[in-house]
Amino acid sequence: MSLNPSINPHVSTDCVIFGFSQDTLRLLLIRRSIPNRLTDVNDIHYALPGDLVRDDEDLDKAANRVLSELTGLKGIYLEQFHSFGDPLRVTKPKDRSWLESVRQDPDARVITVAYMALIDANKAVLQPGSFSKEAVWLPISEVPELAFDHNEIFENALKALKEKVQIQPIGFELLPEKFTMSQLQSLYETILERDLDKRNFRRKMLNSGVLIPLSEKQLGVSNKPARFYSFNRDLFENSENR
Amino acid sequence: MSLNPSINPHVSTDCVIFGFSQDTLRLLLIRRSIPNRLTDVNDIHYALPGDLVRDDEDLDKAANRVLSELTGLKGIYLEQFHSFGDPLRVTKPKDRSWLESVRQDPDARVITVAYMALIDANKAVLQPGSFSKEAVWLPISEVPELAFDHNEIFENALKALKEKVQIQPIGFELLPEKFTMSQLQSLYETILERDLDKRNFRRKMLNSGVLIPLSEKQLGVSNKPARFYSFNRDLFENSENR
DNA sequence: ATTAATTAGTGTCAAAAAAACACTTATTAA
DNA sequence: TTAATAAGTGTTTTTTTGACACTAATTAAT
Repeated sequence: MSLNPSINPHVSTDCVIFGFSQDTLRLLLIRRSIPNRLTDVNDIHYALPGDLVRDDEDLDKAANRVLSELTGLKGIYLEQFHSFGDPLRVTKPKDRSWLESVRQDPDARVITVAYMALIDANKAVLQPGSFSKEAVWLPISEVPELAFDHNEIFENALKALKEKVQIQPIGFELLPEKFTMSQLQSLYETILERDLDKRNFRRKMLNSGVLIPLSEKQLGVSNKPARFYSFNRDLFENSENR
Repeated sequence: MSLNPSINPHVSTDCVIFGFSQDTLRLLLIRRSIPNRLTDVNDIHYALPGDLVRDDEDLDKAANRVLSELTGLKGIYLEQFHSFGDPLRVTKPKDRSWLESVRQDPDARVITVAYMALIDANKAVLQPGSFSKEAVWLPISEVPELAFDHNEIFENALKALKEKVQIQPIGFELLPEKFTMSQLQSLYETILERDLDKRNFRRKMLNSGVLIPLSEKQLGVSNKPARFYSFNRDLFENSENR
């Protein structure tokens, strides 16, 4: 069946990788340009980063591999959120050329285990990637038609993120080590798609104890410089399993 | 690889089926007795109900099939909660004889998509099942060592149930059509593993609007008869996607 | 040097939600 | 008639949430 015995042609993992930059929530996508025999013009395909799971790999490990190969980052927030297994999910004619260029067994039915990753978009150094393949950050409002069922997967991830952010302090994963309260609020407003009251937001965050106020402040801004905060990771990791 | 082309030997689904009877949260397990060549006594194995996914089946459909084949019930609460793919999850020696009796390709690495189901334990008519195989309800406090990584899957499901029940009104799925407030409270107390205040519980449930008070009351109890309620399913299904 | 522009930072009151708490009522069994 | 049992009911306190407007610190422009 598979030419490479160390790969399971039936199970893949796809990563919905969120980033936040220029006050915009963004999605990391793979762009491929694929020759189209009919039009003689390259087709542009977008897809979620993903790969087949190797035989010796845990699912989490496969997702981490996809992630670190693409971003050069390790140990970042990554969480499985749903598996997708519609028998027809990889059979759209549009995806045919992509599959042929990417899979040894393009006819295999493959179910995918989807992960959501949150990273500091500025920290990720996108790997040059192989021929005619590159990674791009797109604002979530401008996500184009994606390969396979990846639009559905993305929508699900966004929904999961919205719910999650209201329960657990995971917003920090999208920000740099040091951030201002306004950056944090702006991030939450973007994710939740609604305005939040500044004073109430600050109070809630401060009371939750997950913020460590730093003495450092913004420099070179033409207004009152904001205080930086960092995230109390220890506290969170302990209280997680309460 | 597979002798049966309509089965995907790499993907299975397992169902963590919860029921509630005699004031106890229970788990529906498959019990098999398997001849042991060494001891000449049958070994008893317990496992979560599950099966390989068929090639023409959606994951949800596969889980529903497992569920309805076992309980005779359709349209019951079923939700995917996690997939498990440790490469070694099906390689424990103890599971060998089970696998051999159950799988055409016992050596295949298989990842499993786990579902949580909530059913009225009294409504399920457990199917007689095939030779040396039967389904049993066990209190969750008495769940024995299970096949493969099924203990881990069960623990995860229990945790997910606990979280879910605090957010969405799903407790009803475990009760008969008509139930008393005390039954409902007792169910919640069992799941959450803590006592709840009777008055506060009633108020919250009533205010949430998901309960329809019936005029019918308990008969033949030697104390003040309790009112029956039913669950306002319509309301819930609409507010679900808000 | 003064002023304008900009964003940071701060406290109080009202409303809603959650938590604590004990007695009366309806039924059957003795 | 009494005892036993589980059902049913309100009020007060505490905590959490939501609404709301001004002062402070900095740079840029004049």
